[in-house]
Amino acid sequence: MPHINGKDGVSLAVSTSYKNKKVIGIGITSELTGLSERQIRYYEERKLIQPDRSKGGTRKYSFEDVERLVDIANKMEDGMQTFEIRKEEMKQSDVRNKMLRGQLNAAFKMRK
Amino acid sequence: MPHINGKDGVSLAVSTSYKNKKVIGIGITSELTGLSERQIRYYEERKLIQPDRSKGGTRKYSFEDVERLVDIANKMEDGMQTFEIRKEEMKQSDVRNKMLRGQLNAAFKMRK
DNA sequence: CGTGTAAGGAATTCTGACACG
DNA sequence: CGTGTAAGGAATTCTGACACG
Repeated sequence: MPHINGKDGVSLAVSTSYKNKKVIGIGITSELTGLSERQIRYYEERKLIQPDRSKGGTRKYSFEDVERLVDIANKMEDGMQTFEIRKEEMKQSDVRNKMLRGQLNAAFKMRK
Repeated sequence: MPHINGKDGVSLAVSTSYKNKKVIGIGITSELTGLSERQIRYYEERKLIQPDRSKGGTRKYSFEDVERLVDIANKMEDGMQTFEIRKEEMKQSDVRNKMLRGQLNAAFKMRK
């Protein structure tokens, strides 16, 4: 089970459904997103996505990754640059983590 | 959008979420199910599952297929033979279709 | 019947580079 | 900066067959 560890020592189990399983090859991912394999690999190089790797080294994406890629594609169309998208994505997950941590702290305090 | 067509002329849209998308290669499917690729291909030969094919001919499975394979694996362990499993699976989907058709008819009649 | 395996070939994917702009 | 492409190689998958039982 994957966990997010807060610096306060509190850990949070994250749901790992079909959506988050990295099982899709780059070919299918390309079909699903409409992006070329070249584009997908480049966005990885620019740290916008992080697929898993098989033992042999082939990339594996999740449906969540596919969604993120479509989102990235839209932002690219809007003239946004990869580093801007990266910042935005990181900001998003940062917000999400803070929200989760906040709720956790709140719940924890209530138990005392 | 995929549809099921009843002989009564009524058609039913089927939800096509992540679970039903055939996007997983046989290697990952093997890992997810614990079955060998040989076993998976054999169960296909015996009509227990029907993966999609890429243009090049490689098999693509859905998470639903993965679940079905695990189910098949359990039945095989119980000494069931492939033709028995096939019958059971067909009976299941038959029941499911009848239930759906029944509900559809009921809903349709209420509108008159 | 169900499954392992070696065999030869085709499809898929990988990396690093050159190109254009 | 973002993306296409040709290049050479490695990883993945395919089929038909032989084997065992």
